[in-house]
Amino acid sequence: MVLQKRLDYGFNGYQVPPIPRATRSARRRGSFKKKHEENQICAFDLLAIVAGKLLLDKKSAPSSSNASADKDQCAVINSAGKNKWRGVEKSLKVEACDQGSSDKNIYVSDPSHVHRQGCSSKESLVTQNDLNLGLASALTKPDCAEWSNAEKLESGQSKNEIVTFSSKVKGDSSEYREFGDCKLEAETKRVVKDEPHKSGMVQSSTVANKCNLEDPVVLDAKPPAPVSSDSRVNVPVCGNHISNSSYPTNQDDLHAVSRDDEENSSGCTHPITTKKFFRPAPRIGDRRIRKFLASKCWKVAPRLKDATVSNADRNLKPVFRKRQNCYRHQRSERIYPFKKRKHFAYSSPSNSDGGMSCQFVSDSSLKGSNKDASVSRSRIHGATGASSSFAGQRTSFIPRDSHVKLRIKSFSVPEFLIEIPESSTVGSLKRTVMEAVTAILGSGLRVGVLLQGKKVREDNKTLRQTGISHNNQLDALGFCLEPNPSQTPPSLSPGDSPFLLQCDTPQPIRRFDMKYPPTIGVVHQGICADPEPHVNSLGNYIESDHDSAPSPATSMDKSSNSKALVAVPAMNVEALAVVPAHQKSKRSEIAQRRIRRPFSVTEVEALVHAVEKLGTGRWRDVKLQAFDNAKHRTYVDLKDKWKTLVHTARISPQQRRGEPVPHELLDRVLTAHAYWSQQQAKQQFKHQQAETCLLL
DNA sequence: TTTAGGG
DNA sequence: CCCTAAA
Repeated sequence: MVLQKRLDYGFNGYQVPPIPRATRSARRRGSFKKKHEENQICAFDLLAIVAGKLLLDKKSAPSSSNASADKDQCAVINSAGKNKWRGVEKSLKVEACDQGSSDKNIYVSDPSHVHRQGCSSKESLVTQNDLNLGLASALTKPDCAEWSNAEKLESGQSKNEIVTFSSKVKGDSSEYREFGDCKLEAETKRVVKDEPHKSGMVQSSTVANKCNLEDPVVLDAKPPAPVSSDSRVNVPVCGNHISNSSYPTNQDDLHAVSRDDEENSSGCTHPITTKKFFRPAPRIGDRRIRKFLASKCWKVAPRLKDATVSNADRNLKPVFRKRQNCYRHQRSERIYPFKKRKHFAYSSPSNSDGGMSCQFVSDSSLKGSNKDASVSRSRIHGATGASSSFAGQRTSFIPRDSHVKLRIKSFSVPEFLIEIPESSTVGSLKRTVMEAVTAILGSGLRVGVLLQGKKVREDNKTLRQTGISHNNQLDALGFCLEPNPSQTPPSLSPGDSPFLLQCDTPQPIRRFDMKYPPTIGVVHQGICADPEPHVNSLGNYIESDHDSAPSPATSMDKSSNSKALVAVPAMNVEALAVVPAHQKSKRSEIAQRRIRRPFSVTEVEALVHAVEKLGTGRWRDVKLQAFDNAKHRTYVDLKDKWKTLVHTARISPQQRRGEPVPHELLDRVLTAHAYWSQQQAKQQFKHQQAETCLLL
């Protein structure tokens, strides 16, 4: 009842990191939502349950979400009472802090912490659409351990879940990291509704800290230990906005507490030094950043965008699935449409002024480690006017409006420093770095232009005047990113060289510093803006942009010279190899789903033709023959497409979607499919016969 | 790496 | 399109 009501009110502001798989599933089949509604409760619900009976009152809920919310607006969703957890009474609160425009996070905290959250009001606030409710763990690690150990024996029903939980904790499934602080496994809504107030209900679902993997969130209402009393915990992994890199994180504090817990808990201790621990840990932060980047609105109120756009994501069920490798490295053929680099990819300044800012306000990025490759050189490639290749080696004649085509393969972010306590988790480190990088990219950077190693300071000179349009400068042109003091992000200290990002919290309670003195670890490395070495992404991107479906006439009949179909043939990728900017280790965990590219009729025709000729079991050949130029079509894609084609051909035209495929083609699909299926059967039959013959 | 098939 | 077992 209560839960239902809460759901009605929405909580569409909470930031449940979408599970990638679920995201895809949701996109793919509309049934997901239904399923979600029927069977799943959202992560926040779970937290709410953990926190006890939430008092949600429609009257006190804001009528609508308004961006003009009070800056200090803060909502505390109070739990009505104590929550029994493993026999220990724990007062929990789910707290939503709406700071108006910046950070909106929800914390599950001990009641004694509520007042230290900087909240001025305690009105219930539940339907802020853009309220970010970061998931904080409701249970302490010991809780998990205890529960896991004890319940395993007691409750046969939850045994499976516990086992699941345990395996997940011990395993290295990326989902755990994805969720950062909080592992949630939702139970069905029905169960929740049945016994909404029963404290034990939580135990049928799974809420767990990710043990040691990320920031442990401590929620401990036990007799406050000397250290835990001030361990106000707010690790809003998901809620904070990257644009605000000064987000307070109390990692050191957190960890100090959790270390205490660790020593007592046996169940889910994870040696921090475990290798697994350092595995790439994709996080919601990254995802958000990616989304952020994709939006191309780095500074344009991303929060609102998130709030509106990603609603669907928020509705995803926070259930972990078996999905171990979702961030495994991708095939090279994949393209990454939402990559940062894309934003840099096509800098094609005309010969007008100010194509690029060349104000070198600070050299500091260069005086540091030279090898940080803060200068990523690019080459002028392409030449003058209509000529698309390097033909313009001559400099004598330059058409009037000749354009300089630039391909900047990568940028390196200037050196910056990060100060972070030793006790911080790797996850927090990543987050910090990510925030720093994002902040830098967002506002603190300028682009510098180097010509033959010299900085081009004259912004007003045309490229031609500078000599950039001449092709004898192929190797000479370089770009670099450098700090832009005029727009230094708040969290960056421009005084230091060149960036110093401190991880201290504005309102730190540093009581643990004595116990766990935060050794300052200075991360000092050239960090690439784009952690993923998509050496080929640009090429693919270009090609894909111009990639037209191979027409059957050419791709099939003239397949010998099918390269001619490539629309942008002159891109000499090799010549463009510029900066070996990416350290190998930087192989990123960021994986992006490929963009959807519906097959055109032309492509379908090519596919059908090829399959007619080659059969259904030789997708590689099909690919080579008919789609060799379409880098974005893998043989798996073709196989899949054939699968769907067969399906499409079998269903009624009314049920088909997308660009209609001519009946004629579909008939051919069916025919070919039948034929090759038969062939396959024959083959198998022959094989079997041969075998039996051999046996006899 | 490819194929085959489930999701 | 994704994921992956199996070849």
